[in-house]
Amino acid sequence: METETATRWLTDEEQCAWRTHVEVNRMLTYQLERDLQPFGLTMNDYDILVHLSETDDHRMRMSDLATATLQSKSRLSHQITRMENAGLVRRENCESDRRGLYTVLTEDGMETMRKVAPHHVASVRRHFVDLISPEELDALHKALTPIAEHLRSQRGKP
Amino acid sequence: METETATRWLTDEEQCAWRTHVEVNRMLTYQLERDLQPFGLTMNDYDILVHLSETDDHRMRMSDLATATLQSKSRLSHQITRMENAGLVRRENCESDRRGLYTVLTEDGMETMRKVAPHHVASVRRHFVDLISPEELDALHKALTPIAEHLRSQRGKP
DNA sequence: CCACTTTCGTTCGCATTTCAACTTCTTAGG
DNA sequence: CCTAAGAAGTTGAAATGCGAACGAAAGTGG
Repeated sequence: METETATRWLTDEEQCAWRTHVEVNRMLTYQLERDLQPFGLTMNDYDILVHLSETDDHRMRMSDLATATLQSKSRLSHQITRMENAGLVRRENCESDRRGLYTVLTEDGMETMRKVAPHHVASVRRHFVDLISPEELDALHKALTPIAEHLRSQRGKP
Repeated sequence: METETATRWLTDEEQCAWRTHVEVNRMLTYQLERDLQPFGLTMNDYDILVHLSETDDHRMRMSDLATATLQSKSRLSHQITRMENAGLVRRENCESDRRGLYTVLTEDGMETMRKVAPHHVASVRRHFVDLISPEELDALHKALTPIAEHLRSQRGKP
């Protein structure tokens, strides 16, 4: 009885596309991180600031923030401690659920966002958005959407 | 005198595409890493094995490997030490440049590759390649190519 | 009201990554 | 030849990251 199925290796085109994708991701991460360094922020810091600044009251529950930023609770906890020490955010108790905590953006954190955001956007443009046509960007988006959906549905499965 | 140029924020389409791209990268990395775990390998391990197995003599200079895998020398050095302890690779002196070292794939390492590669390819297919049409994949590739070129040219600049 | 299970967030132990020396060897200039 | 500059790798300590175990607080079913 045949249990082994012949491996469907990637075709040249597939392999090439795949490798480019991986390569772009790594180099892009590297560059964006690099461009944020002068401001003393990492992408992780920045991402958290963005999420917080986009809520009405500039606060988010730890769990939600962990989910939104795709990191473990443990990692987020450490991360928030660091950002708290840096004065960017502070923790605040949640009245309705006394197990819970809010991460709240401080005025300093908001100020940092206002200062850094333009540079980050410029960085994203310089290394990504402005390098391709709107049509290509759209094609990229369309291609990635089903993948994003699939991956979201996979999160935290066996 | 005006030194500030008004920030060109991302349009909705740009922002959406950008965020999807970032999100896909993070989730994809997570999934691939996850799928490799049962074999006791990380993506980093695997990537190194791939590079080595693709050279004729299954060996590469540390520096070249560091460049190829986009990591610092220090990181690679630690990484290779771990892989050496796991029996996947070994270090070998370089005769032409006595500062230099080769990382050489062991038979064990090669065997591991043969065993793991099919699963990894399946993983790449399941979470990426097979989720979109060849046309979309091609569009993706075409869109990413200029970005990859730009980023390569930026590596290690001021 | 009382167990039982689940959720929230932190902490601990351990692995990985970074950063800044440091050693050894090569190369270039005089 | 000799010295200074640079390149190849390593090292150790500090920062960061992850999974498991944990305590506290909610929710749930009898």
